[in-house]
Amino acid sequence: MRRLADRLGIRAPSLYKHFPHKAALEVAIIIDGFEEAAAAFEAAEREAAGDTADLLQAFVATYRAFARSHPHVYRLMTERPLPREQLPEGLEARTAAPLLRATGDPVRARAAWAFIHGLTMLELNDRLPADDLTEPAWQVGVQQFTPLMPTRTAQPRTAVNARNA
Amino acid sequence: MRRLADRLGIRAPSLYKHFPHKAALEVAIIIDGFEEAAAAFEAAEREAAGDTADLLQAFVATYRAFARSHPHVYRLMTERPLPREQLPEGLEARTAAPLLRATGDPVRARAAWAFIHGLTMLELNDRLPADDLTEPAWQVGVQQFTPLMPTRTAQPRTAVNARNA
DNA sequence: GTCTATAGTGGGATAGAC
DNA sequence: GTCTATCCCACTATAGAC
Repeated sequence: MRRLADRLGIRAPSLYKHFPHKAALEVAIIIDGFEEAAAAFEAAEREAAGDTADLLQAFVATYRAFARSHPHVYRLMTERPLPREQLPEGLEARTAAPLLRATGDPVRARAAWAFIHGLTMLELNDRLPADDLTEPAWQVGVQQFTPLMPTRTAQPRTAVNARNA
Repeated sequence: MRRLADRLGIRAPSLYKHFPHKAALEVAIIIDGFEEAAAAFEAAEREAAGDTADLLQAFVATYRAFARSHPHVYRLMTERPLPREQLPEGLEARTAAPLLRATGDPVRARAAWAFIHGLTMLELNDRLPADDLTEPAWQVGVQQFTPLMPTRTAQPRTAVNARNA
């Protein structure tokens, strides 16, 4: 709170005129983070338009860029239980949707997210050995979770798929 | 330090007669953790003997069990840069070896580790939605990173492979 | 190797004046 | 909405007696 106040050019106690407590401020930051991430994922999706094979590749590049440019926000968003009841309706689903479309299936999407998040955190925490394996590992992961068939035809808009989306 | 001292039935300052500072104590815990994990991975490998297709399956089950039974140790081991210069020679490589054999390739091993670590952390942090997607996602990940060919024949002991192992 | 006492730091939060 | 002053808590670590 004190460091944030410094950055804003005010004193720490003044923050409590804007937010009742630290947790409320964190929720506001988390919501901002999700909105920025969702917009970035959607933009990446538009730019990779049609090129279904590279949808996941584009998503991963955008995800990594987001985490690296906002490491603390990324931690707030992923290292604790999500305060879902305090988030705008549909925001979590909106943020998740591009990966769902890039992988073509909710289960594959969760597995792909785990891979992306895992490598992202190992990088953010500077936990990986200083070798040349990590960039190739990113590529292998993208390849493993890229659907063999174009998403649109392989995953028709059945009622189940629509609900999971 | 106080909580640990409580558990040991002594006062916090007494810990400093055994360790010069907190970081040294943490290194000792990390070394213990790696040795226990390595032994568990090796045991799982022996029990899955011959059944190459299930090597990774067995590894993942053991990895998850380790993280769940020692969550704080697991965090110490993975959420910060490894103090490699203070670890016994070869301990990190020994712990990593079973996954290397189960995936058949160092790059695939790193990608698989990222997946396993990512899903493990999301579970430890209670960050995943309360749905039925996570167990299937574990299975999909195991399947994606299981080599199609038996490891021994697909990954002959070339000089390069031996060095990376 | 244990203890008590305490230093020193940093954190969240409140009271009350302006 | 800002400030100053302050409270209370948790933490690592040291000093020095026993």
